[in-house]
Amino acid sequence: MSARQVTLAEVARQAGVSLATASRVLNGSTRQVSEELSDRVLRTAEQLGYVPNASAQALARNSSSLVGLVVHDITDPYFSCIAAGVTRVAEEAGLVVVLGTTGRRPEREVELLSTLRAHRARAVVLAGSRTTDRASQSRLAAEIEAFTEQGGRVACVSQAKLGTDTVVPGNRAGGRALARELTALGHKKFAVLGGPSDLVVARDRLAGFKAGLSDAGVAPPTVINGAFTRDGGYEAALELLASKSRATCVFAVTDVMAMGAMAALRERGVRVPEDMSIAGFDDIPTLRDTVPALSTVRLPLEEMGEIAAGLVLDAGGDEARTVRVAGEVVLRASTAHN
Amino acid sequence: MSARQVTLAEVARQAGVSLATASRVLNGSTRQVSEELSDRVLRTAEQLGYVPNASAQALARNSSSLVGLVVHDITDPYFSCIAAGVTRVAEEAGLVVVLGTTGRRPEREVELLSTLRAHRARAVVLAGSRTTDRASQSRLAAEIEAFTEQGGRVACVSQAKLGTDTVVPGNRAGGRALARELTALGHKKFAVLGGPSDLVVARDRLAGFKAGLSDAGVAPPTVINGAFTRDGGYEAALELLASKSRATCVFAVTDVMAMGAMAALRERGVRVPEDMSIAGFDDIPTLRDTVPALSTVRLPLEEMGEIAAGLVLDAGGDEARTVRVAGEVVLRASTAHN
DNA sequence: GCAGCGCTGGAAAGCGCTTTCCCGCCACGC
DNA sequence: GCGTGGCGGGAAAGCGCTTTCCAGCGCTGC
Repeated sequence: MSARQVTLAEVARQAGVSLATASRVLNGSTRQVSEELSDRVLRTAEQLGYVPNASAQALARNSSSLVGLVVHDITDPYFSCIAAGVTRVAEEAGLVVVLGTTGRRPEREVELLSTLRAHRARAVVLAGSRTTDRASQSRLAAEIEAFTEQGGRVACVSQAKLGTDTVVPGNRAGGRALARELTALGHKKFAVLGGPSDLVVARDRLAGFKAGLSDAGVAPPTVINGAFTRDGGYEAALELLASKSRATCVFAVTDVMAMGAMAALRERGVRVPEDMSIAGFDDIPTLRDTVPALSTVRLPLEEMGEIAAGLVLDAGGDEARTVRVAGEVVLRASTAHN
Repeated sequence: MSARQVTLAEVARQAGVSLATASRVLNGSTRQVSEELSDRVLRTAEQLGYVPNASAQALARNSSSLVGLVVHDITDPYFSCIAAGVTRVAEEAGLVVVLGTTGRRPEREVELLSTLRAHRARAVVLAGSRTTDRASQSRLAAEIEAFTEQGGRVACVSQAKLGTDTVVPGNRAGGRALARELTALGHKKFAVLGGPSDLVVARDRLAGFKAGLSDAGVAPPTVINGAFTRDGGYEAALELLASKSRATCVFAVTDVMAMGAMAALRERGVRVPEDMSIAGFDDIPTLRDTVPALSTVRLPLEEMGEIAAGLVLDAGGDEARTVRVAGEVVLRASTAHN
């Protein structure tokens, strides 16, 4: 194995042209090359199975074709949808996506960004949700600064305040709209399964939801915090049941948590929606197949990934751009009149 | 923006040592460096925020820290679970994962492999299932050959015959075991929602299932082919219903297809499992939350990803290794006695 | 008829690292 | 006292590309 690698020099030699000419032919520089030489180079390259060494190109050009994508957990449908959008756009642009997963550890996010900087990634999409923890926020900000100083672009999904391009879903507005629709169904007593209290996304959705309840003159909800995962939702729902709350409707701040909550309710013999209505947020694709179908606030997840990738790939000015995407309330079978 | 990048030379100069020494300190070569110089270099590097240029390193060392991961569709839980396993192992090894999605197009797989070769990726995990199409098979084989010749390693998940390391799930055995268990429930008439007829995974599972039925002396199933997706399962199930088949039990060759099929049954008022039993294959995590819970053949998906990454990362001999992982039949609420 | 220009091709200087090779230094053993 | 060997340090030669700069050549315009 390990036949000598085919280099540009090899191609040039066999085609009987200089290195410069071969390079010009094979990468579409601005300079013209006569058709004869061009043909010869192309043919030899083809024949030798030449593939340019991306590292060498990156080094010589001082820019790579890598785009970073940082998520908490790729098995979470929320992230995998965004990932699908990002990869689609990146691949269309001839770029290569580097996937990093943080496992929800903020310091891992910083590490990944640093690795991406080492690789001189052209851009990064940060899809993980931010916390309000000052220390990790500032480390992240510093790393982002270093990354952009070095010429890379950064976009965040769902969390601004970092001076980067951002795609912000209408978390607050979505929560509020959902609350209105649910109160319109006649519910008077609500519970919210919130994520960790320091997660910005969770806070925003909760805040919006509270505002919506208040709009409708309904008492504030019982709030139970739990992990931002399916199991977190499950635990939180159990806790809710144990608390003897009189809520007739539960809002889980993400669909994934709502799925866990439904499982808990089911196990405890609480019927949805007869005994308890429940709604989530995001509209992940798997929702199509739950029974009863889950009411939620729909976010165009793949599109959000595409937008983020789009932002980060076209140069843009120095201004940090913000694209807002609205959530749309979708009431399904899991919420009923009270 | 764009402050001059910090290079090794810069660090060396400020620390008052040679390039060679700085390099030796900052990358753990075999050579020793006195503690004094070493400290000085480390400190300056830290202070300047030095991050090595990965492209330059890759070029100089002639090997990169990239690991490729090729899947059909990252939003499919089957793939995202495998991806989670692969990324975990790769990140632990200090490597970086490049994610490529094919959208189920074989030629895209070849393109991606070629790109990965250009980046001198150290290894690639091919998770997409193979087809039996000779032409695309041989193009893929050629590309794999080129990749390995160049020093990279390749592992496939779930499909051998390419001369690479492979993780093979017990598709046939799993199908067979499932058939036995289902016949034991008293079913006599079966239908199978198979994937595209040229997909090896689908064929194996089907073949195993047929063998199992035959073991039990039960007539061969009605087979309906459809796309290897949720919607494919949905369509296939509709077709099955339209066909007036007398089957009392359906086996969908993947869970994702089974989910689609259940949706179709639900819409048509066919109760599961009272009117029709249904089983899938894979045991994707979302199954936990379907109602009724889906019977299936469990595959340790994340672990398969980990194993594949493990194979591809430790050198190993020239022998193509094969790791078999067994499927375990899990009967849940979606299958009942007949 | 000749300066000047536009155009194509090649030589060569990097890009930021790693690593080989060499040099000087300090035990150490005879 | 001097050859040996080991060891820490630096100079420099690449790694495979891109790109600048220069040379040559055929034209145009006066």
